[in-house]
Amino acid sequence: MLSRHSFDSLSLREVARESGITPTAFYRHFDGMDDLGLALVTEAFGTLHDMVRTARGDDTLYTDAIRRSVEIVVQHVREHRDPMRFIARERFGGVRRLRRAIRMELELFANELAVDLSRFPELVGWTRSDRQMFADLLVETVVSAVGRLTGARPEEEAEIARRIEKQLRLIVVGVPGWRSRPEPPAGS
Amino acid sequence: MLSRHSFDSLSLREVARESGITPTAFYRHFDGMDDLGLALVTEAFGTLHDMVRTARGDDTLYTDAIRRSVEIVVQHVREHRDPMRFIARERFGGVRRLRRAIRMELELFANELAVDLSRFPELVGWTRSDRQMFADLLVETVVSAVGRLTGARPEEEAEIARRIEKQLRLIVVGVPGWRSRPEPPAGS
DNA sequence: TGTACATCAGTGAACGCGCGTTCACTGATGTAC
DNA sequence: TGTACATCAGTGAACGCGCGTTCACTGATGTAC
Repeated sequence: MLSRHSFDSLSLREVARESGITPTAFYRHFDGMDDLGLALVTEAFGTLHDMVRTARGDDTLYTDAIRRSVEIVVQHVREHRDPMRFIARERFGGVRRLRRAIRMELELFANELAVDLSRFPELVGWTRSDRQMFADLLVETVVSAVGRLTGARPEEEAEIARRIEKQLRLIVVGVPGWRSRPEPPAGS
Repeated sequence: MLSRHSFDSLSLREVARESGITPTAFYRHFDGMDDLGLALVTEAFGTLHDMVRTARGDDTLYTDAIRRSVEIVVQHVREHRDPMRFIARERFGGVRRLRRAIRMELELFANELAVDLSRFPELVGWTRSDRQMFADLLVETVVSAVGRLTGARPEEEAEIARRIEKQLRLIVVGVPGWRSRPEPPAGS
């Protein structure tokens, strides 16, 4: 249902109807639509965390990190199109609580990634804030691509994947050349 | 109205009420909500094109391009918060025609930017497809930041601006090191 | 092994309400001669 | 300068419909003794 409409415009009765139960029975499972929305966020990020756990156990990740990461993400979108679209769509969507919940989860994600990145020798001299900024840029770029992927026809998929791989590679090429400027003193 | 809800969930009667006219009078101006949505896209991108035209006439842009560009974007979001939020929100939103219209406009934008970028000496050897990919990454990064800006409280604004400036600078640092790989032959 | 009771997912009817769209109509403004 | 007519933005009533939520109720499954 969420492939055609935003969560905001979905009615409780529509959801119940699609699930094959009466509107009254809906209340046995959720307090209302708000509650359902938050459950969907939790579920969607659940599958994402699974993905990361799988990726961590993947030895080929270290020899060709970018290509392999993009492959994993594309594969994940293919297998979990609906939850991924939900995240991309509601991230800036119309329901405040969902936006906030998704933003929080994405921040957690970027934080984890920032920690993972510390192991790369090119990043040892970086400030924590710069590593955070870097992780953030990677997450942001991937989430945008996921948004485009979930809306794309199958034959466009490969092209999007190729482009995002290039973009990530371009970002990473800049890493050795990066010199942090000192943060401006607080209050200035 | 669009600050609290997605366009998809807005009713024609709500819009009429807010405009101080009867639902019937709404039809004097638009065929229906679809039509209004497309008009909003056109209007929102109209102000964006104004912004770019202004920026092109700005001499300081060439001495400190990134800092100045971010300043212009942040200022623009401050002065046109509603149209910018509309774009960020509906880009992956629930109404297909709006999504498509916004995607088209953003592609036009990236194309223009790719042309502008050709003048930078660091980019002369690049293939057209790589320049496109690069322009795309910049647009994508800025649009994501605009989405966050429109949802942020005023005191978070400076922090977001600082981060996006760093991110753009990191991307640009990679430019001299970029070596395009040959495109795989068609059909492979 | 039986029995009594609690829990749980579900039903169906009912409520008042806001919805998109249609209809015939109004009154002000613009235009042709 | 008048007059006739067209255009235009608007009104208000009406239609059938789907909405969220409430209520009292059902029947199957689980649990304590």
